[in-house]
Amino acid sequence: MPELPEVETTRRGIEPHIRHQTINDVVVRNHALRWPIPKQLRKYIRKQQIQSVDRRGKYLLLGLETGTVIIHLGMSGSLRICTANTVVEKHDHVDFIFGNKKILRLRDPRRFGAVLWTAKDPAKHKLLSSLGPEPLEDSFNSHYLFEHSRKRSASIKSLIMNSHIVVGVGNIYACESLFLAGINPKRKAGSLSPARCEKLVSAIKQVLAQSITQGGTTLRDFIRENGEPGYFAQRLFVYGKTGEPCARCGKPIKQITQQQRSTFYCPGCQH
DNA sequence: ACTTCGACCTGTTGGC
DNA sequence: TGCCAACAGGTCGAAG
Repeated sequence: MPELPEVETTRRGIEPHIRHQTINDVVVRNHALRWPIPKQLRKYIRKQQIQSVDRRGKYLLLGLETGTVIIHLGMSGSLRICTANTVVEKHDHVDFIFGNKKILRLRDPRRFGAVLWTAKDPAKHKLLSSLGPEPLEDSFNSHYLFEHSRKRSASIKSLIMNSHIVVGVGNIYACESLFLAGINPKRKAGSLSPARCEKLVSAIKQVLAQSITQGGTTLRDFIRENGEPGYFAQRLFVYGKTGEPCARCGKPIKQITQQQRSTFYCPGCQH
């Protein structure tokens, strides 16, 4: 479910509620996420204050006094700010209960998400240490993309969805960025000119930044910390638009499969 | 070093 | 209306 804009929307939503708060208790109802939630999580983090709420790629990082809670929302995860009265539903796996009585509640029906603990610098954690640059930072630029796409036979779509190349670009925003840049998702990454790398980098930054301002994309179950959906779905040009006329050239949007994922693009304006 | 593919899960949808 | 295959916003790790 959540790509970078949804995770960033969640981060911004929860930060004011939990930063500087003390974790009074932790309730884990189901440990079986993608990796087991550490048995000792409660012991590690209870009575500690949240010092920071950061994001690296699609990972949320809760900085405590002695380490960091690493949270990933997988395909179907969401975090909400609740109170003690909020009804616990079927897939509500974890509660972080704070001194101000607020509860940060993780829901994840498919359980592809993760809640992990690290006592060291989180950037050195195995899952984070080999991630590529943040797409909205200057280190992700056309020169970088050009250099890292040389001699790559994989499609440009799979390259920009590769978190070791650049983080945060999932299926929706890969499709939308390639549409804006006029690039066919099947094109071999190594065949992009410097100019087209520049176009693509700009498109990725634009799409992600605009989606963040809309609170992300809600297709089915993404919700913000306050239970509201994101509104970027109204700004999508190709994702989920199979058969509909392209907004630019009128040709029907095509749907294909790449790397076992659906790709949507306009055969008229993407080459 | 790179690419592809299976695996992990539950819930919803679309075609018959 | 009901059944069931196909599919859904991710990504690791094994195999080629």
